[in-house]
This record gives sequence, structure tokens and C-alpha cells, in this order.
Amino acid sequence: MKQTKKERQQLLIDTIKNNLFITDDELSKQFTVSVQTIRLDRLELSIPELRERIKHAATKSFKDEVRSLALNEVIGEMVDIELDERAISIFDVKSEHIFKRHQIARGHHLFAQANSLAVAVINEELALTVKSNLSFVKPVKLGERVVAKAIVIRKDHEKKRTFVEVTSTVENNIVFKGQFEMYQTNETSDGDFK
Amino acid sequence: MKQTKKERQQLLIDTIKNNLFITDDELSKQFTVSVQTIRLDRLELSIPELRERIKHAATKSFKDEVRSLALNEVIGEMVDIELDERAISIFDVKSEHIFKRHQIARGHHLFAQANSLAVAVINEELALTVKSNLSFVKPVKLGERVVAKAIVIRKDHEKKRTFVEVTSTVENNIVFKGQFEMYQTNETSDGDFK
DNA sequence: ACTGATATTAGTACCAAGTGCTAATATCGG
DNA sequence: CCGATATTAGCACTTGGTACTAATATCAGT
Repeated sequence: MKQTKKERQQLLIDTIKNNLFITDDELSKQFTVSVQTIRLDRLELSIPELRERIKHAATKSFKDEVRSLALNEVIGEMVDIELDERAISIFDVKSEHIFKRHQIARGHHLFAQANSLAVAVINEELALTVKSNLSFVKPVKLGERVVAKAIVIRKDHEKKRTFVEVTSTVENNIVFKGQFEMYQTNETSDGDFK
Repeated sequence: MKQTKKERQQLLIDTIKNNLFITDDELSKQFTVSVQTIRLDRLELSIPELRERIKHAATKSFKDEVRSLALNEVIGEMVDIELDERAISIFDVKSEHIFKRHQIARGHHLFAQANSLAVAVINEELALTVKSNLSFVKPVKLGERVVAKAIVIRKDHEKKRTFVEVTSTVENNIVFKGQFEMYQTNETSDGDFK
């Protein structure tokens, strides 16, 4: 049984999408049509040629690399900071942060934003989270912008502890709250550690 | 002043490394030598041609994509799961998970492993973290393998809540502990939600 | 059954970015 | 000045295309 032009073109899109390195020649054999037909199809569907396709994929890969690196430093974008007092960061929920089925942001991204903000607000060489108490008040959805505010509550030089409270909001509605007990070296102050 | 062959070849390596899309023709102009010389250089240095270079970069990008996707699903590798009872995952601390200066794993990765395990162990369509209480007992360092065990403590069908406890260890020493209060839809059981 | 539109195939010239090979010319060290 | 090394030149060939023209097939409607 023969395919219609539409069927073939739909299949062509799928085939290229999950192969990407396939040449017109190979495609023509796969669909048992001439190479010219494949080229007309690509033209109609405005699918670029092989070299352009892979070039595009290659440049995209660089962006991914940058993204994943950035994600490992401070999560979210810092917009304000007063060391040992407070800090604010914003974080836009994109498709890579959500549960696919429900468009709701995965909890660990909210935690990561809050936790890295708590680390950043501490004016020391090394700061680690010791304990924390979290409350995920309201689900955050795709496309929403989360504003996290960290406030230093108390600093205990003796015990090398700092207590930080982080509140995250979306359009002024609280979506997340966390208390963080942080350990830090006291290098800038008394430097008796290590 | 003229360059030696060695100097040129070293520069060639650098140039290609941070350009990747440059053709022999452009290179020949940049180094004011003939295209043939560039080709001999590439041959000696076994640098593949432009098309092969970008093809290679493109395939590498796919791996990245897979990695970052996998990273967005369950963090760590699941080794055992009994729905609504317990689950175990392992997570190897790599260079991308640490504070550069101290080789210590960032807290949010430990949280992410524990939290995603808590989500996974719940036998429902949708599970979200409501509250959690964390304790970062001991710093985890580069190269260490973290084993997280999640145990379902209690399931409250009325209130659609499940309580999960996660303990993470490195070589049998506890490094992290967390209690998670999870919200879930009861679709598999009574389906009165939504 | 015939006509016209649409789809498909074929063929040619051309391009980019190469490889592979041979031969000529520079350039440098001893 | 001689020989080795380095560089340049030229040509045929390859892949995976574009752009264009022309011929043929297929189908739908009257």
C-alpha cells in the first residue's frame, strides 16, 4: 500500500527528528522515493540540510554546557546582597525544572535557590548547611518567577553558626519558607579555625 | 617576524579548540600560509576536518542533554524500590557537585537525591514535598558515593499525606538525614481528587 | 475518456570543504 | 653548496548538498 505525500512528510519529520544525521540519500532509500522528492519535501517543510542541522545541534550544545555550569554556582540570579544581613535572588521556572506531567516545579530547585542564597549571604570563606526546616507552601508552576529573600537572624561566633531564614514568593504570595542553620569558618573575624 | 612550524601548530590547536567552526581556508589566511600547509598541519596533529569536528561536537551535545535530563528525573541511580515501603539510590559526587575551593558537595545535591527518592517511593501519580526537616551530619567530599535509603513511615489517606524518612550514608557513616512530609493524589486508591 | 493540476523523477551545472596524490619551489643547517 | 625539511601548487575525486529545467506519472473532476 502506498503512502500519501502527507503521511510521508510527517514520517520524514519524525525520522529526521530522532536521527538528525541522516542524509537525503538514506532517506530516499528508506521511503523508496527519489532523492529529489526528499529534497522537495525538506523544502516544503523547511527542514535544513544535514550540515546545517548538525551545526545547529552543535551550537545548541554549547548553550547547554553554559546552562548546567551556571546551575552549579548560585542557583537563580542574585539581585541584591548585603553580606551577613540579607540577599535576594530571582529564579525563573523553565521546562527543565518541572514534573513533565503536572507543570509543577520540582522541590529541589526551590531548595537549591534558597540554600545557595543562604550560603552566599554568609560573609565567610566556607559555609555549609547543617540543618534546615522547610515548608513548601504552594506549588510553583512553569513560567513563574520565584523571588527568594534570605535574612540573617543570628550569628554565633563561638559555635561558628549562622541562622538564616529564606522566604520565596511568586507575585508576593509565599510559596516556600526555610530556616537554615549554617556552619562557617570564622576566617575573616578570628581565624582560629584550622 | 616569522613563526616556526611548531609555534604555528600549537597556535593552530588553540585556534581550532576555541573556534571549532573555522575552515582551512580561514585558517590559512589567519596564519598567512597556504591551505595545503594547514592541511599538512592538521594531518600531523591528527585534527579532523571541519565537518567531522562539528559532527563530534553535536553527538557530545546529545550526551549532555541526556545527562541533564536524567539529572532532572531521579537524582542518583535507583538500585532498589518497593513502592510505598522503601527505596535506595546511589549518587557519586563528581567535580560538578562541589564547592571548587573545598571539594565539599553542595547541600542541594544531597537534598535533591533524598527528595527525589522520597517522590519516587510514593506510589501515586503526583507527589509533592510539603515540609521537610534536614540534617547535614557530615560533609561529603569529591569522589565519595552517597547511598540514600528512603523509608515510608506513615501514610494518611484522609489527609493525602505520606511521611518519608531518608538517611544517606557514605561507607556506612551517616552524612545526611531528612524527614519529608509529602502530599499525594490518591488516584490509585480512591480517586476523589480533582 | 480527456484535461489540468499535482506529484515524482531525472538530469545538469554548481558549491563548499574537504582527501589523496604528485611535483615544484623555498628555506635552513652544517 | 648540498641535502633535508618545509611550503606551495595543481589536479582529480568525494559528499552532501542547492538551483534550476524538463520530462513523466498519477489522480480527480467533469
